[in-house]
Amino acid sequence: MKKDQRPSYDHVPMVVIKRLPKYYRYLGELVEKKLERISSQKLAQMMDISASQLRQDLNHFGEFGQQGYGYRVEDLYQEIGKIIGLEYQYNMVIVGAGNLGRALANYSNFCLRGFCLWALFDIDPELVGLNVNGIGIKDISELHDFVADNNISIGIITVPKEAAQGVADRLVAAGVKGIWNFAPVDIKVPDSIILENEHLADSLMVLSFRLRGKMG
Amino acid sequence: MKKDQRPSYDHVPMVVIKRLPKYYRYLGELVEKKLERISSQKLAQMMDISASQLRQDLNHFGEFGQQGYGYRVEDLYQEIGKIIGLEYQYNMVIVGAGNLGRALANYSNFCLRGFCLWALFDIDPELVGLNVNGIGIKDISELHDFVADNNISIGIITVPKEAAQGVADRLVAAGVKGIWNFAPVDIKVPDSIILENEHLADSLMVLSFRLRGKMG
DNA sequence: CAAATATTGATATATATTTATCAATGATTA
DNA sequence: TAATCATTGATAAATATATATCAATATTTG
Repeated sequence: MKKDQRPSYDHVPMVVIKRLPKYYRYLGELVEKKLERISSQKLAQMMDISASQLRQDLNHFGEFGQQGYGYRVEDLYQEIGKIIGLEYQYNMVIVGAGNLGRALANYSNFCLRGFCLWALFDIDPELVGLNVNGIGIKDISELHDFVADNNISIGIITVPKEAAQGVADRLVAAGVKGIWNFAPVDIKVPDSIILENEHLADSLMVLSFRLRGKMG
Repeated sequence: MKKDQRPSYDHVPMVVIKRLPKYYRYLGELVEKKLERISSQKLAQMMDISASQLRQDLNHFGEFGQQGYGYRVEDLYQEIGKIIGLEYQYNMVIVGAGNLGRALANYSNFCLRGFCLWALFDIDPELVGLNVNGIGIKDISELHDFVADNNISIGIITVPKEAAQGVADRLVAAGVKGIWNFAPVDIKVPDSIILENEHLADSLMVLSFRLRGKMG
């Protein structure tokens, strides 16, 4: 008998994937409001997208609605959570215990959602040994063993851009499966490693572009 | 005689706009390396996109290249900077002096690039009066007058999601032109206000989705 | 300085994404 | 329970985006 296997959802376009968290967010609010069901029409209106897009997006992953009735809010919320992969626990480390690294470490909500931070790393001896939100800052030399020994699957990079590629290489060598990069540079990783960039300065530039016409 | 007017670049698709910072970043590196010229072919290869896309993107804004020669690196860098709007000074405030707000305040590089932070605001009396990176934390009650009196064009929201919409309303009422929102919620603003969202949790979920197949 | 080469910007083609439509069908109503 | 209504999921059409091609032309070479 074939082992129960998770669907792979290959061929689902990335634009669709990027909308999943938004669906999850809105459904979460509806769950809190104890709403039992909702139509694609109404949900789409709330989210300021088209009902067609909403239904088509969901249909990439299965048939979750009932004709003439709509979607059961709680069920759909759970299903999307599973699709996103939120039933897993992801163990994480942050490399770079500067302001941003420490800010992320303090954002303890992540851990509640299955994204669990176990350590920060830094090269600065002044920082090593300190504690952020109950999480220790270790010397970068300990990175490899810590990642390997503690089943760390995500490495978060919050170092200056000059150091980012080196850190990425070390994280990959140590065995992380994914990298969340906040350094303002495009790092290179093997195809098998999942890379998500958070280029804050880029967003600010997009804001700048869009503001141009409105400036004094 | 018609006043020299900045082009509006309406009808340029948002996907193209979002790539501009990346072009700017790579060209900046080439400028530092004192490279004089580059072809779309080579630059595209460096950036891991197609040469066709690069040329087509640039042609939305003008003709910057020379046939048989390529693009002058320094010129193109400057031009893209202007297109993005980096010759303006944007005055900014942060509302929410928690970890993330303070981390952003500490990231003083922004100010060098024309994005100048003038104050943080918070509701917590414990924080009001403190100083972050030389920038004072003020009481939220002072927000309106400060924004209005100091030609603040960008408001950065780093408060919990429950407070985000209220803060956005106050920023808009006080006269900001754009909002950079880090709260994990979709806030509503008038059409005339430019809104950029930085939904960090959403990115982490996309990472989660893409990691699914690779987990234990 | 003429010929060969490189490279753009424009256009055409292909692909991807979004939106509109509607038959099928379960829910609701009388 | 039969008739009506609401809403999905699928398909088709429209739109947007990316890629390939190539004539035009500036640069480089011999």
